[in-house]
Amino acid sequence: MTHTFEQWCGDLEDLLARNQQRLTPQRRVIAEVLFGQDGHVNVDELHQLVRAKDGSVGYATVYRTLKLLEDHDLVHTNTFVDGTARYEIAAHDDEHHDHLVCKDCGHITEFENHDIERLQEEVATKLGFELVDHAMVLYGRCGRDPCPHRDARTKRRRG
Amino acid sequence: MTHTFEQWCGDLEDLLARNQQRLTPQRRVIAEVLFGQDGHVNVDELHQLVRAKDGSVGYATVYRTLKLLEDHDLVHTNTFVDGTARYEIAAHDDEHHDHLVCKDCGHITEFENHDIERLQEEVATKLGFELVDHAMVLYGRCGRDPCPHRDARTKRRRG
DNA sequence: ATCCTTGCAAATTGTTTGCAGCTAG
DNA sequence: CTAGCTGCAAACAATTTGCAAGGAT
Repeated sequence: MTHTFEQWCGDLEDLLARNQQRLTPQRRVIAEVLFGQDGHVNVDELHQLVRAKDGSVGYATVYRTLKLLEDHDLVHTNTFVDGTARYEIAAHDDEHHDHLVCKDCGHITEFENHDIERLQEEVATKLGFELVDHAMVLYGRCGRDPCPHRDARTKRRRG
Repeated sequence: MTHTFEQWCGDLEDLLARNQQRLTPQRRVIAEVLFGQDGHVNVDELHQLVRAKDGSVGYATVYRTLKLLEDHDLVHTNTFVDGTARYEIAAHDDEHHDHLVCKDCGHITEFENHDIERLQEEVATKLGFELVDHAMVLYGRCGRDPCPHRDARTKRRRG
């Protein structure tokens, strides 16, 4: 990755300041946990991790902070399989990844594919749209028994 | 499309019979409305349309029937933008389409792209998975003002 | 002082479930 | 009769919101 948490946090602070908003301790902790995570945490998990660092942070604040970060495009929301949203720090540069979810164990693998992205652009253009975003999730099965991802926690391949 | 509603309904009836289940009037009406729709209705809309034909059908029955149809792969669920699920009759043959949602008005355009699908297979294979399903939604803006899709109801290009 | 922010609890929303009555075989 | 099926209302789960108190500028 190209940013350290401190760099990223500074950017966030500036961004907030520009809107008369503040980087409160709570927001900082939430961002920190999110940044440290491999991504794909849901609110419950996030809240628990946050409370481990600061026991006073409320559920609502987690939600509000996530929304705040999302509004500033610093966090990306994904709703994979169950109805519950999962969050990850948005790509810092222009990189973008998509997800493959294991139907057997729910393990999430990330991947990049520029050919697909190019075709998506092409499709949108052909239909008269400017592509502004996309969501793509592949669902697969590894076919091995036991599933090698079982009990594996989401691991993020970075840098 | 390759099936008329009656054909499709016959298949459904057989399918249900095989599981000691019945094609009740309520289920028939729900299926009929769904079949006649251009797709992408949410439960609320569907329920209203159904009640126009049979005022006694309850909300729960709509949900239960949708789940039933989905379990039999006759209906496909999509959760586009808001948290609410939208439903459409599943592809009758091997055709499959994806969606492009207009960020301005929510209008849903369908498209097919076999190149993308091939690449998705490729990605999954390369990662050691058998691709069993995928969800892909493109979000776009047409850039024209007023948005030509505004107030347009979802239109499905069929046969 | 002003206004952003917070934690809590209550409210909302989308969906599921328990149950008594109904219906088809 | 014995299932499956229905409508209703209550239950649930995820998320949002109102509000009084706290904190920064």
